[in-house]
Order: sequence, then C-alpha cells, then structure tokens
Amino acid sequence: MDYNFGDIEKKWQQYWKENKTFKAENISDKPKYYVLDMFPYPSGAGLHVGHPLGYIASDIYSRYKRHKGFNVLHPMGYDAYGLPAEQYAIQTGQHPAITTENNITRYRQQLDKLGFSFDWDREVRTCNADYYKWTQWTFIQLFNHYYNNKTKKAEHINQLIDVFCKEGNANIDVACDASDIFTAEEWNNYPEKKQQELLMNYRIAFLSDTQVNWCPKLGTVLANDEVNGGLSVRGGHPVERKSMRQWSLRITAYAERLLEGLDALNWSESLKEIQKNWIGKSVGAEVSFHLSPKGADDFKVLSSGEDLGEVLKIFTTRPDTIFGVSFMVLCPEHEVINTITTSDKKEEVEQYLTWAKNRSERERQTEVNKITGVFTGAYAINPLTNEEIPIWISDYVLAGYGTGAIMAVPAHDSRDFAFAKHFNLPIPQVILPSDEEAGDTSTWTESKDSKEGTCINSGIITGMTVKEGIKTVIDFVEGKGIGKRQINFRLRDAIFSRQRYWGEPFPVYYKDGMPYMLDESKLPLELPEVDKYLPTESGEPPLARAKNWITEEGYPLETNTMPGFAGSSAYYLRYMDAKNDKEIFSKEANAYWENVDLYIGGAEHATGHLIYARFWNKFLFDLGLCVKEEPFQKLINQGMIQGRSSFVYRIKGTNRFVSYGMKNDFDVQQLHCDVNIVDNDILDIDKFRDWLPDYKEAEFILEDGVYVCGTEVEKMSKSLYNVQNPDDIIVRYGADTLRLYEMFLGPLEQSKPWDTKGIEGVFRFIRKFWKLFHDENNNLAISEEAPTPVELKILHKTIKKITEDIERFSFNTAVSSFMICANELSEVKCHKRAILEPLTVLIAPYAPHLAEELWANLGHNESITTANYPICNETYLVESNFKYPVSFNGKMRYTLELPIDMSVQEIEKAVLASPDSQKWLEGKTPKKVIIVPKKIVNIVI
RNA sequence: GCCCUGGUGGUGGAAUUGGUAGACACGCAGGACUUAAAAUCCUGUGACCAUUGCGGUCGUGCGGGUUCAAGUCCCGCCCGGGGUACCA
Repeated sequence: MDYNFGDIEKKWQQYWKENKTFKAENISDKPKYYVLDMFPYPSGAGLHVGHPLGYIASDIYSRYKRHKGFNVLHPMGYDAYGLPAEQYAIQTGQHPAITTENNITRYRQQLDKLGFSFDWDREVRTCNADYYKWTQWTFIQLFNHYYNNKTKKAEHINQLIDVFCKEGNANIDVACDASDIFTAEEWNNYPEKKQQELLMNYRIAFLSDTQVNWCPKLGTVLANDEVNGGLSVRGGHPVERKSMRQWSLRITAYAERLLEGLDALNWSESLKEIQKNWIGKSVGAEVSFHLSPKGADDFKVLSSGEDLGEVLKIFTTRPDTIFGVSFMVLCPEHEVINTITTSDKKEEVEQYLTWAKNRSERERQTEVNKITGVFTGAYAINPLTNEEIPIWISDYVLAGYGTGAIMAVPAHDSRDFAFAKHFNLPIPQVILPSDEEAGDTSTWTESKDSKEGTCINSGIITGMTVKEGIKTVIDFVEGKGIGKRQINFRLRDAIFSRQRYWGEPFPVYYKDGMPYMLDESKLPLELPEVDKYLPTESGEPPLARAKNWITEEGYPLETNTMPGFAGSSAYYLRYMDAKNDKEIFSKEANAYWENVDLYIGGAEHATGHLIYARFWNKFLFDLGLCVKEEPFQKLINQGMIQGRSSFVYRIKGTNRFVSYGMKNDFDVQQLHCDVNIVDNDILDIDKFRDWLPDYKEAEFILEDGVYVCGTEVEKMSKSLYNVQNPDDIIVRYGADTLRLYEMFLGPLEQSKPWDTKGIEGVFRFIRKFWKLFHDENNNLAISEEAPTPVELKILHKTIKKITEDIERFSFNTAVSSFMICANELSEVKCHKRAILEPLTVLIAPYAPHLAEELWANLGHNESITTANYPICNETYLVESNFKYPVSFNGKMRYTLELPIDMSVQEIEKAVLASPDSQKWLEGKTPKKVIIVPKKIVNIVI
C-alpha cells in the first residue's frame, strides 16, 4: 500500500500522548480560545458514526486556532451518572461504577482512534468524588442564597435574615413562594424551626411539597424537560402528577435574565426561540373578581362574613377583553372550590373533581379536544361591568400557571370559545378587527383571537385600540386597588431530587425534620454502598438501604440523589482548573479562560442542559466566582446523523427471500437486515446466512444475479441493525479519511443519513494528496525548485478559500477545496516544497496524522501543531483578464474575455463589436447595456 | 394549532453581498493499462429536442410579483424535519 494509514495514525497518536502535545496552560501570553464539545454520557453501545461529527468539527477548529497562535483549551470528560448504568445494575447486580468505568474505557479507545487533540490531563467524571465534591459545594451555596429582585442577583441568606430581624418581610422584593406577612417582632419570636420553614420559601435551593412528575416505572421524579407528552423522555414510561416533598432550584428567579441574556449570544435563531418559548414570558394583569351572593343558598363565605376567598384572582394577557367575559373557570385543584360550591352542585362538582384527579396526565394532554367541566353554582362580579358571571371548573385551566383561575373571553380565545359552545354560554364580541363588521357570534365556528383592532361593547374603553384598552383597564384596576400589572413565566422551578442510587448525594442531613447543610469541610459526602439498587420496601430511595447513612452526630442524611443536570451544569468551569482541590476553580484560571468561545453539540439539550447551565453560571457569577455571566458565547448544533436501514423481503410462511425489484410479485414480510453485511444495497448472501440462526437455510430469488436490499432512513439504533461504528471505517480507510468524510457529507448543522457511498472519493483524495509528495515507487520526491506563478496561484487561492470556509464553519466546502487543489497540482505535476509545505499545515486540522507524517518527511523535527498557519498573498491571485458572461435579456449566451482594467465604455464597445453579439442582436439596437465590472454584462433588447 | 427550519441532477451537496445554476464527490456509461481482476488514469454525464456540425428549449417544491438580472428579495400556497402544546 502506497499510503499506510494504519501505521501512520498509530504512530502519531502515540506521539501526541507521550509529548502531551495538546496540553493547555493556564498561564500564557497567547490569547485564549476555549472549544468545547457537549459532555457525553458513556453508554454501553459505544460511539456510532453520528457521535464524532461534532467532535471532528470542534477538533478541526481547535487545531486551526492553535496554528493561528491561540492557547486553546479543548477538554473532554464524562457525564458519568445516569439511568442506563443504574437500570443495568438493577438487572444484573453489577455496580454502576464498574459498568461506567468499562464504558468510559471503550469510549476513550474509540476517541483516541479518531486523533482528537484533547487535553486529557483535564478530564473530569461527574461520578468521581473529587468532581462531585464541587457539585455538592455549589448546592450548599444555592441553599445559602436567595434572589433579590431589586438588585437582580443572588445574595446571601444572612442578609435576608437581617432584614427579617429589623423589619419583617412586608417590604421586601425577592423571589419566593407565597408566604404570609410577618413583622420583625413576630420573626424574632418564632422558634428556630418556624424560622427555617419560612426561610425555605426564599432559598434558591429549597425543599417543598410540590406537584412533581412521578414516573412509577423508573421509580423517580423527573424534571419538566425530562417529560414529553406525559411520557418520560428516557424509556417512554407514563408519568403522573403527584405531590411530594422534594428539593427544587428556584430557576424562575432568573427567568428574566435567562431571557434577556439570549440576545447577546451567538446561537442559532431556532435554538434561542426554543429557549424563549420554554421560558414563556407573558405580560398582562392580575385582576380580582369579587364573589356574588347570587345563587348561594348556603353561601358560606358571604353568610359567615369571612374574608377568606371573597375574591378570586385571575391572570390575563388581554385585560382589554374584560368586557367580553361571560364566565370564569377554576382549575380542579383550586383551593376555593370547596368554599364556593353551592349545596345543590356539591355532588356534581365532587364527581368531576374525582374524575379529573384520576385522569392521567397523558390522557389530559392527548385528549385536548375533549371538553369537560362543571358549574359550581357560584357567581363572581366582573369589576368593570358589575355583571354577575358563573364560575365553572375545568381541567383546561392549569393549577401551575398564573393563579389557577381565568376570566373566560369566549369570543376571543379558542379554548374559552370551545367551552362556551359546549356548555351553551354567551359569547359577546368585544374586539373588532379594522376591516370587519361586528357579526353574530352564534354563527361563528371559531373564536377570533384578534390581537389588533378596536374595542366594542366595552364601556369605558369602547372605541379604543387593543393597546390603549389594555393600558386603560390596567390603570383602572390599579386605581381601584383590585388589580396590577403582572408578568408570568411558563418556566417552572427545577425539581432537583431523584429517587435513584447512581447520582450525587446531597450534602444534607435532617434535624427535627428540617434540612441542614453539612459543613464544607465534610465534603465530599461519598456515595455509599447498598445491597440492592432498588427502593426499600417502604418506598424510600435506594440510599435508605445504606448502612450508617447518618452524620457523625447521628442525624439522618438525605436519601435522594441529584439529577443528571447537577453534574453537567458547571463542568465547563471545572475544566479550567480541573485538578484544583481547594476550590471549584481558581479566580486566575477563570479570569484567563472566561467562558466557552465555541460550543458544539445537539439541539436536544435546548430546554435542559443549556438552560440549567446558563442559570448555574449566572448564580456563580452573582457570587463573584466567575467573570462571565453567560457560559457559551457561540454555539453550533450539529445535525443528527441518521441511520440508513437495509431490508430483506421474506415470502410469508417460507424461508425464501426475494430481491427488492421483485418483492411486489409476492406476499412478503419486510425485515431489517444488518447494514454491515450489505454493500451498495447488495446483500452478501453468505454473511446473511451466518448472521442469524433462522437464516441458515435461507433461499434467495435474485435479480441480475444479486440480491438487492431495500432502504429507509431511520434513527441510528441497535434494534434497527443500522448502526455504523467508526472503528470499522477506521480499519478500512483510516481516521483521517473518516474525519474528512464526515465533514464532506454536508453542512455541519444539517441532519443527514449516514451513507458510505462517497467515502471512496475522500479516500482517493487523501492518496492523491500523498502522491504529491511521492514518486511512483512511493519514495519521497520533493522538489526544491522555485514555484511557477500558476502553482503559487493554486496554493494561495486554496489558502484563501480554506481560511474563509473554516471561519464560517463550512467544513464541507473546505474539503472540496482541498480536492480541487490536489487535482490542480496533480495536473501541473507539482512536487515543490514551497507549495506543499504550506499546504500540509493547511490540511493539518482536517487530516492531522497525514499532515504530521508528511511534515516530518519534509524534514521537521517538531509537531506540525507548532507551525504557523499560512497566509494568503493576494498578489498571486491578481488576474489580468476577466471572462465576462454576456447575457441578452438576462439569459447567458456566451463569454468574452476582456482586460480587467477596461473601462465600462470600452467594455460596452468590445461586447457590442463581438460577432456573437451581432448574432443575438439580429440587427436591433440594444435598449440598454448593463455592465458590472468583473461581474457581468447584460444587454437588453 | 403555534413557533423554528429546510425543499437545487440518479445520490450527498455547491453557488458567501441579487450577477455564468449544478463546484466537489458518489454513481453510471465508454476508453487506456492488465492474461485477468483490483488499483490507477482519461472522456462523458440536469431534462428534452436536434445531432453532420452549429445549436436550441425548459429547469432550483407550486402560483404570482419586484428587477436589466431571482435558487437568493416580496406575497400567497404545498410538502418534509425539529420544537412546543390547553401557559389564559
């Protein structure tokens, strides 16, 4: 073999390892550049060809930046806690630490074979105590801080306690759960337990009874981003709502900053959009509706004169539609229901509540069209019309958002409309779009969600625009003290407890039922051994099985563990100073590396990791620990590499398989077939017979002497037999070819099916490149001759193009440009050092092993990594002529080569004088001649 | 439903600011070398018409528009991919 990639790649991987070629120093005169790949979870299946796509891109960019004189931080590590290892432990009894270790070893081998330039000295693993010590430490800080809305940052809880001691909580503006007002005197007289309970309403990490997503199958609680459509994202198991005492993080305190911060980030619009929607800011008003005595035979609240429940608060984004309110709706969980329901409706309401409660979350979400509800018998008074409106209950109103109660405006809200239609409630129109006339709403088939228009039938705001109406109504209710401007977010606080074994233990113990933090000196609190990885018989999490799971003083330790995002929310900061055992990272290291300049990973983390990490970073920023408020300045989402499945067609009830082209002539069953025994859609019949015992005796009906398989693009997955793993490709073509090919497939951000069809072309190119340095007998043959202008032009044109392409992350076109360059140099038979040496540096980020080998062969003793990136000299690119495309009425007809410095007048003369033009003009005089120098000529006839 | 994306040859894709559509690669066809094959090299390859040569017509999901000029900009649709879903 002319180009022996096997030996070459092994040799240089060894060299990089021994020489720590890619070690990044924390002290440097060079400018820094931080390139990060999203934290991988080391799964048992190892890497498939889809995983390295982003790693290759980030590696190319890292190597490029090193050539450009940057001190590059390019680390790698493992998000090692996770469900699969624990599920495996439950099934087999093998400790998840062993499974994880094995998986990591396999991952590392695969990564090494790809020739990545990681600084492995900085590797972190979330399950290592020296790493999770700092996860626990951060949790303690989260517990010890609250969020001050006035200063817009996290502050130490002691500052809040000071305020409570001096003036109580009447005048504070802080992020908290609803809590009663108390005076300084009351506070000072509360017993410690009561004080701790109250403080829990303010801490950023807090314990509370919340409605959680409980997944019985996984035996744990899940965060909102881990649930989709009522099913767990991992495993697809049903999830139900349940009230449980859990740790949460008050991420909602940061909602506004998480939203605002997006603007300055260099992320794709779609990703920002996903985060914006997830945060879900709504601006509107909270308005109080008084209850009416109407219909209340034994109306408790009013008859007893109690204050409680006398008003119902609603949240609306459209206060201008308040004159169109014809009823109110409460969520089934609303606390006032018992109080207001009239005796004649009691039974009906209770029936409904029982039904709603037993309805699964999945049913509720999938049966959106099913309209259900019940009338309470009670009425409220519209504060602007003084009309009495019925109060209903329905589960289309959610307990977790706003106040759990709405004013229904059926004419202008689709859900209210459907509800009103179903229960035959009035539908008054109050907004009129500018080009319409008021209609009879009883003939409407859907609501008009008029976001613009004029208010009609609307008392004091009749005739106003929507915008004016909103402002006027808010001012009115604020003036009367029955409402206020209000902003709501869809974002929920992040539930932080998991009833699992394989996660970070909380640094928490309980005294008198109240949680306390361990002293920092006691960290890390190491994960204990357990006899089984299952919950206890009484339903407690696995850690409750651990012996002596108590503090030195004998207090019980927390038995929940932290969720996956705990360990991955600050790993990028830890890389800056991964071995520091005194602090999470040093101020100096953080001041130098600041934040991630380029982050590459999948878009599936948009509502999980990427929000949590931003929140976590902002918190550490508030504490003055890190210098940048945002963790990831630029982010690229690499597209997914899908699998391309192969199919065989078995004639039903037989063991005969019919080729793709004839399958319609038989009654066949389509079966997945391992893509690794199919080449160019042609099945290797012998391998197929050996593949599964069932197929040992298989017979085939061929077309043109071969068995052709059908194909389909699907997710790459073991169960679909379409997984391509990088190791096989590397054995066959080498890592450099794989690297180039993955880039050549298409734009980084685009999803595409994996198909090895084109890999031969890339392999040919690499060998062609190699041959530029060698003669027919594979001996090194470098000429020291001076390059010709043609050769210089090829080189500098390529330098320019490759540099432009890499700067805009267009790796696929860069590979094409290398191919063009190699083709052109082969054509002129160029073997000159002056051309090939810069070219080797240029290709080094893409095909590093090849480049190192050629670089050494060119006589260099140091790694090519230290070489400067070549710079384009434009003087070699100057042309004397330009070949003008000449168009007639916009249609290109012929080209004409003219001197580049020719004036517009001269060009026109030359073009019109050309015989080709005479032919197209057919004797007519052109109406107009458009000439864009060095671009185009267009003649309008 | 709403939001974000994308739609270009047989295939992956290129065209960066409105200026020669289809670079580069695969595949396919033909040829050279070879006893043969592999490898390598050369030629052709959007469709249709014409073919003796010159050529011509159409063509970037569909229908309109702006412009000397539109894959690119504007308006209205269709289809695929992703996100989200009673968020008031």
